[in-house]
Amino acid sequence: MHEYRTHTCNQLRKADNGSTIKISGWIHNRRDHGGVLFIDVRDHYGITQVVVYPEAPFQYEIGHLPKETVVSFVGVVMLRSAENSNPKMETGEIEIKASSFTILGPAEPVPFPVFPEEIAPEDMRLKHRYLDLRRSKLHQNIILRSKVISSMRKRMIDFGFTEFQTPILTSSSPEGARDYLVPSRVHPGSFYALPQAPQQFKQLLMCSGFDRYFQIAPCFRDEDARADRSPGEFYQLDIEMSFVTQEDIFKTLEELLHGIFSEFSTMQATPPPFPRIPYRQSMLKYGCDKPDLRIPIEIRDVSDIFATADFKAFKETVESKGVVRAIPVKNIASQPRSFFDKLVEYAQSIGSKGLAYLVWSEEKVKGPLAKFLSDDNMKNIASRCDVGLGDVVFFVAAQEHEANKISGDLRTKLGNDLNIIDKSIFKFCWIVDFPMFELDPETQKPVFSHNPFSMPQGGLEALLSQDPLTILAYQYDIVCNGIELSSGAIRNHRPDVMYKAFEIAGYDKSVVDAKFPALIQAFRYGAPPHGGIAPGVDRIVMLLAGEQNIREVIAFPMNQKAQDLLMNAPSPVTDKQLKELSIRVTPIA
RNA sequence: GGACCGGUAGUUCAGUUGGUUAGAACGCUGCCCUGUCAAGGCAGAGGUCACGAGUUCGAGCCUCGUCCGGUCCGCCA
Repeated sequence: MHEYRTHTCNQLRKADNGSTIKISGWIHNRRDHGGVLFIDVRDHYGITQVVVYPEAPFQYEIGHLPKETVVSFVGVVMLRSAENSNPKMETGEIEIKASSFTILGPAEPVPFPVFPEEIAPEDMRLKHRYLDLRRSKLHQNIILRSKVISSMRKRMIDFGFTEFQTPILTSSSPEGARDYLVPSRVHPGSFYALPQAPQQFKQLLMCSGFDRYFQIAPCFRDEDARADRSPGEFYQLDIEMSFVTQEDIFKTLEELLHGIFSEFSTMQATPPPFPRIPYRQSMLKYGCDKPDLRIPIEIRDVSDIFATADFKAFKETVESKGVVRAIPVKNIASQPRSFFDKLVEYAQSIGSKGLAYLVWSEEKVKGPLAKFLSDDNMKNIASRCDVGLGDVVFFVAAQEHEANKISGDLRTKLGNDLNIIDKSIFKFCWIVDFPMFELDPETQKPVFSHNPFSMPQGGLEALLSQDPLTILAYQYDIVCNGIELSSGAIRNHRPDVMYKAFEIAGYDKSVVDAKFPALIQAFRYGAPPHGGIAPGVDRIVMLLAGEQNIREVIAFPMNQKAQDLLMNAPSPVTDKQLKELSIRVTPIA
């Protein structure tokens, strides 16, 4: 017989009745009936019930081992009677009558229970992550992650992509997030940087003619964490394709994402093609560039109506180049007064001066705004917002940027509070037509609004002839249920267009040459038109696992302060190490 | 860097207007129990109420400060 096991804990079935077997695993749970003693033994695969009768000389010992001790049992597979079967367990129709046991890995009492699964403090979970990872939910999340990545890889290869590895020790890029720096021993005073993304490498690979690149790529950014943003490091399914238009990339990603989400979830995912929403339209209708399309509310602009209406506060806002936005909500006219009061309070807490609203009730249109508006105004609003009896429209007046944010936050809050979000679907969309440039609020000069490497729509001609602020980029985001999975772009692969774009953003040729020497040189020797995208693996798994926090799908995540509580990183190093690196640590006053 | 919420037993939490000895469940220890599967029953151990100062006759509760944690804003080309 094998030293440790003949079967896993999720292998034995009715057909094995009578076999003498050996299983090993953790003591998951124990039920001591005085006479008969039940032990649930757990391994990676599942749970099997072991029964120990009073005749067994080791009954007392096994009944008093701490839970989570690793043991191995030899015994005979017995059928359970119908009333003693457990339909909730895959092995629930059998049990093992133990004839001997061995302690393989003694255990001390655990600091928090592996079973039943309770929510332990997160710092303790992270400190004892090996225990936390035994919990079924987390264990399954990590398995799901592995399967999702494996499926991504298979699908990409089936699509004709080639997988690459790009350097982890690379150079600091002056744009974007803060870099993690690694000192060089051989070159005192010089530093490597960990890649924020393999952006330039994948573009260089296109210049090398590889045509279709992908990588399950680790990315490093020294920025603060969020619930959906792990600090320090994360993984992207990094993709780049040559001789493609934006639509070609969309088509590939739609097939990939719809395939993955359909494979790993029973929830319905948007079938291709995903809706394409221009950036400006998204900012208006949803107040943000990562809309949760499950919320059945669309914001409308009503600035023109209030420009002529007799409500001073809104009229003045419009006259000072602000906007008035309407948030129509169906069937909430009967909500109690407190509902509206709380919403007004919330609006003020996120920076709105107030929150006016109109209620289409039985007799007439009511609400704080009603007395200032003519019947015509009301009619126009109702038709613009597509509301009628029983509906309510909220109004936000502010400068455009602020109005977008406030109305978008209100839309999300209304969606959550009114419980009108369909939690059983994945709603995908593309946000397209991001502006190439925007005005720097301080200098009032154009700066790159998102990605300086994106190709401007209209190419060089647009850069030469259009107002920079009207130029759109072949730049896009893929969004699912209000979570941004990735940005992407058709890249600017023409040196002349690149220099011109940077010139508009206030950088001369030498700056481009100095900042991006490899790329700009590569583009000089024949670069194919190319573009790509890089959906976040962690976020995709988070959505598929139904988790609210990205740490629940990462085996060894850092905490919000970018500390690894398990390995105790970051931590000071020895003077010898510092000396080798020509580094002296000095507090900065 | 900023805002908000939180910190009470190993764990999850309750703790009334500031008032006697700070409670429950799970876990742990002991005992009872031969069919449970979140087993059940009885008993027991287990507390610097995050820390410090203040108000008060009296503070888990009120005030201020500090620390720790989470969420959000900034940040994330």
